[in-house]
Amino acid sequence: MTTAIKRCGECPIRHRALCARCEPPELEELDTMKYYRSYEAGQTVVWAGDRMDFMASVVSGIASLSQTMEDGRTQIVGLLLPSDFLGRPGRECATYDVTATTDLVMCCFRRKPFEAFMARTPHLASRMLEMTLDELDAAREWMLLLGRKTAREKIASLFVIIGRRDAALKLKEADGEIAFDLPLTREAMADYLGLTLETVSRQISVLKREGLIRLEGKRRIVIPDFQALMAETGDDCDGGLIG
Amino acid sequence: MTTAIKRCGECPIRHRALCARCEPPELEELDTMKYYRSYEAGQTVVWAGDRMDFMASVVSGIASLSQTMEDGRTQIVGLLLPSDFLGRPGRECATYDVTATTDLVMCCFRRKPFEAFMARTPHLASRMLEMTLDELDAAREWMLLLGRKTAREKIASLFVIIGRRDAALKLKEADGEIAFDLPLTREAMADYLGLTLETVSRQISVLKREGLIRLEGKRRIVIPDFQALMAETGDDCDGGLIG
DNA sequence: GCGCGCTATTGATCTCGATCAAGGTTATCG
DNA sequence: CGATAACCTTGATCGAGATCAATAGCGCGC
Repeated sequence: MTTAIKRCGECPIRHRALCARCEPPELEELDTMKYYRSYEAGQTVVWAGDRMDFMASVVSGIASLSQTMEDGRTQIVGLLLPSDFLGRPGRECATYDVTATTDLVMCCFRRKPFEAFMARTPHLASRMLEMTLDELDAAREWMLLLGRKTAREKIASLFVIIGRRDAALKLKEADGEIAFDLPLTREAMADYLGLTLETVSRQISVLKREGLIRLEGKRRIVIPDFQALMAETGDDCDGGLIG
Repeated sequence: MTTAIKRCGECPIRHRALCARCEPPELEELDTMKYYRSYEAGQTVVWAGDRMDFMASVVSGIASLSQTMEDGRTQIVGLLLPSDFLGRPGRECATYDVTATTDLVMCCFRRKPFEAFMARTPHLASRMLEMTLDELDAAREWMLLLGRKTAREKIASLFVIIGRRDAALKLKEADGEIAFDLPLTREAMADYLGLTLETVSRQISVLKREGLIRLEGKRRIVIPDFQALMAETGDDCDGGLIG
């Protein structure tokens, strides 16, 4: 049992999610197809349509999945945070542009062996299903944001989601002061929220002026009253904090 | 082999997708947990948060998944067409409001036995993963539409997607004339596209005036030149028609 | 220190889609 | 057939966010 944890400790945090339920002999097999890749902030991991001979799990940093129209309009359709998975079984080509938003380390698995391994490891297959369903829920939550929320609500929602994830990792109470470094430029935020970077900047200024957030430098966000910010997202928030 | 097809023929079209790869003895087991439910257009199948003791596959008709904010703003986050699946393994409560958009028949499976069956039927589990990944791709395509497309592009995209699916089912060539009955009211289209119903109506009128579509009655859409309409979606469309 | 490139802020103006409002069409049912 | 209700269309106006433009801060190499 400690064996399992120790092995997977090479891929910190929740990459463990991928293999925590596997037995040691299976883990050894996973190790044979595993290697690491690093990217600098701004580098492209793959372009949509490129052949992708690996699947990967994010170890540290953030990657974004995006789609761009011919005239340059782009929409970020997903962020990959540590422990998130990239690549789809049975598909050889990337569906989206994948870009390192911050410096990024990924734990990669060669496609063929990984797929074969998955086919005979039910734990892993069901874990993949679970992760995919979570991503689907996240995408649908984002559809509500993109289709129906105001610019102000979009910014508040983004900060609440990042702040919540951050607080969860640090096991902090959610009603104290929460602070985090924004891992996105104004432009990336705009592309994620379906806004322009000017609107993002303006709405951040508004929230700051109203005391709902503070800025420390350009990138660090402090949320003095998490509940108050949540009230600006337009979401029902009677439920639990981690949803 | 004919046995399999015959059995699953009870659930027409691609519900077969769910069990086509299963062996006859397994299919018999599936049958023991199977029953049908019908809903009239407009009826609610479940509300978000309700306990849901079944999973289901759409046999005929269309269901919509939607989220509504306190002030009434609504976003449809997915349509379930025949063969699509409703319900998530391991989750007892509905995440979204599910509404019958047209008259609807679903093939339901009691949750517990179905989950147990899935756990020991790798075919089914991997089929579920595949379907979920497809839904995720569809959701992400929709995120681009919601975040970055104009009203005109949104309408054109909707018609192209419905027309394409329809043409695929009928095995028709995609460059002839395509016609289909719109299964959605203007309001439902608006909620799906992140618009108001007035804007939907106006943009349909514009496309009609320009000869890109024709209306037969209020609900039947005829696309005389599919390629021309596709050019209005803003999408890259050099690739294959079915993507 | 200075210039350069990148990122962010702020202002002025415009535009697309929302909103408010008034009819029109179609189906159903007595 | 006429009444009612649901759905759709069209017009007038408004406003949130886009667009265009100028300026400001910041890090980095020389």
